[in-house]
Amino acid sequence: MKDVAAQAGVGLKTVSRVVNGEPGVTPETERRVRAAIEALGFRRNDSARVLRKGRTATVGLVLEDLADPFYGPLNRAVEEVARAHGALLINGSSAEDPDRERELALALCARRVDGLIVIPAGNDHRYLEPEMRAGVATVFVDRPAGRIDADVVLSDNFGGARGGVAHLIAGGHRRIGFIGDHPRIHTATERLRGYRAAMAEAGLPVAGSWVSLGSTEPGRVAPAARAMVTGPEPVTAVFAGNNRVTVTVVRVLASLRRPVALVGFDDFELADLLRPGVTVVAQDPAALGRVATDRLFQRLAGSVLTPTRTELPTRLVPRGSGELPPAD
Amino acid sequence: MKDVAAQAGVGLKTVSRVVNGEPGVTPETERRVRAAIEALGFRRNDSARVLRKGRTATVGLVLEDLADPFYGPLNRAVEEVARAHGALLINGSSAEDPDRERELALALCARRVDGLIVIPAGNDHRYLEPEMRAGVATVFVDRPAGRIDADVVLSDNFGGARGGVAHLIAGGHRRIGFIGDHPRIHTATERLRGYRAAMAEAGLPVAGSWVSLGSTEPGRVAPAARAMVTGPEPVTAVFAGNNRVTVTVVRVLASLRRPVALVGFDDFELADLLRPGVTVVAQDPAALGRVATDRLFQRLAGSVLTPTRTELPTRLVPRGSGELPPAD
DNA sequence: CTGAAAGCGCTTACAG
DNA sequence: CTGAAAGCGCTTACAG
Repeated sequence: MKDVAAQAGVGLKTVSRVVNGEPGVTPETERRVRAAIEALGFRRNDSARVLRKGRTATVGLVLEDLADPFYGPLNRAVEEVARAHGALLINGSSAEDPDRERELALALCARRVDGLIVIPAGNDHRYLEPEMRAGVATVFVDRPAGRIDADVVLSDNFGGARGGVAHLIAGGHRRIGFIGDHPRIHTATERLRGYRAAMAEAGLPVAGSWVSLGSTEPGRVAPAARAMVTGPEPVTAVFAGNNRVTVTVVRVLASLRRPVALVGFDDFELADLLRPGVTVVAQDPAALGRVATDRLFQRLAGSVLTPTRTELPTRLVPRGSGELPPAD
Repeated sequence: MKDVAAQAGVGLKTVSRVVNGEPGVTPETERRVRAAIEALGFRRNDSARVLRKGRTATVGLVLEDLADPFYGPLNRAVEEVARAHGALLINGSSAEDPDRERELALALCARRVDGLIVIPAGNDHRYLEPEMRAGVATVFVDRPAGRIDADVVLSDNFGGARGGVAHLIAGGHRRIGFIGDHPRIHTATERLRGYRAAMAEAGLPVAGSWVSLGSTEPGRVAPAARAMVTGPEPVTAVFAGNNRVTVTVVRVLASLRRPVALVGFDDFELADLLRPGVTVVAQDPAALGRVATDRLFQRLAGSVLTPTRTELPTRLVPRGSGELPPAD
């Protein structure tokens, strides 16, 4: 910028004015400055600008896995809202590791993102308190923050699961299994609670062998599903706690002679093309991202004061697998 | 930092030493500095650091759509390589719009990313020449750069398509259709070229009605597919130019009475669960991202000088749909 | 309409 | 082992 000023024979401030489109520059002066910019290939350094201005026009997003299709629409929605506010997006994967989540979130804060959106991997977010006090707007999505009071945007995990299981019960099922994620994950326990509520409301018992929580790796889910449908008290229907579980369960059920009903939490591409189509409790991941980022910018604008909790509805999408009658 | 120095009764440089773990500080001095950091809630401002050091430890990634499952693994692979080099990732979607690609890429350069990975939407990247001259390491992925000489990492689109079509021909098909993306997209024309090469090598004619290029919207692809399988010279097999086309074609073929064979470019989740399983020419999107980012850091390390073109192999995955015999 | 000075929060190069 | 000064490339607040 100094070079441009010298070449154009003007002061630094005048170059700054031209670059930022501020008023108060003669057309002739502006022309000279622009010519110098062109000749020298000048490109404004936003890092310096940021240092002086305070705000970075950047939003940080910590999610579980950039490669997970479930988070794609959420990621894109955050980007779009940020873009509408002139902000760029820095994101990264926690890989479901609380330490990595922390490391990444703090690295983003050190870059002075204006706001931070976190899909928590850990259960203790007190490490973010100093950052939040220092003015980093922070919103948690998909799972609530641990041990701090903060904005959070969730799906109705409890209600969605309860509705999905009630749908199976209404179809005549009395022995229904639940296969879900690790119990340390909030969504997993909420959905399990929904399952238990629906069973209890129908006066149905839940055998211990009908509930299986743990890793969503096919290597764990497949045997669990097989045991449930072939054990001494075989279930006639399975409720799958999330999309990865659902996919594995579909594979297991496809290999059975006897039809077993299935409802899965989370929608996924091609669910309607399978035979039977897979009935799901659908969330709206794009809406999660959109609502969370809107909240973030409201906070940055100073219009939100106390932390709020927003719960987005889910939607039951019947496609066939959840409407299969009990095999017995 | 000034406040910390004052509180600890030391100089600025000593605080800097402690914060950066540099040697040459008495344990006692370090203790005092750390106590002051704790008390004041000091957090180093990386923007200032960046301004002084020159490098930002940031990689920019411009892709088509953060929500597209095809780019998820690529995105994650770029992140992992960047992370291994201590760099963060800023990314964004071009939405297949050349102007938006340009705007985003230049915004990333203004933030002084050390390197830029671009999945091109446009065909003219001369706008990046000043940036590249100024030292921004740039690598193009999936499609080559337009009108500039730059590193590029591609899949073997031509060879993959040729192999997929040859597979159909080997299965006895003689009338094969091709449904692909817009002809302005490099991958689309390369794959079409592969299709034509395979047909020519087998001495097979290609009727004009067997080739359809354009938007990958279901609203365009579905009628095109229907016309191809029901026209006066109906095809007995379809080669789908990418994953989005494949999915729509699967839907169309599922509604037919007569079986039509299908091979699709790009693998996708659950392709093996459909009936029949969908035979695909698989790329390795994670490898594209990994190789490109490795190249980027080689360039930053100064060990790459001339632009290189890397082509990654594809893999034919037979699952049933590509092995259906001709219906007639 | 224009510009000189100070400062954003760090690091570099140097001196003690 | 420690620190004062200069500077990274901008913008702010002010004066002319």
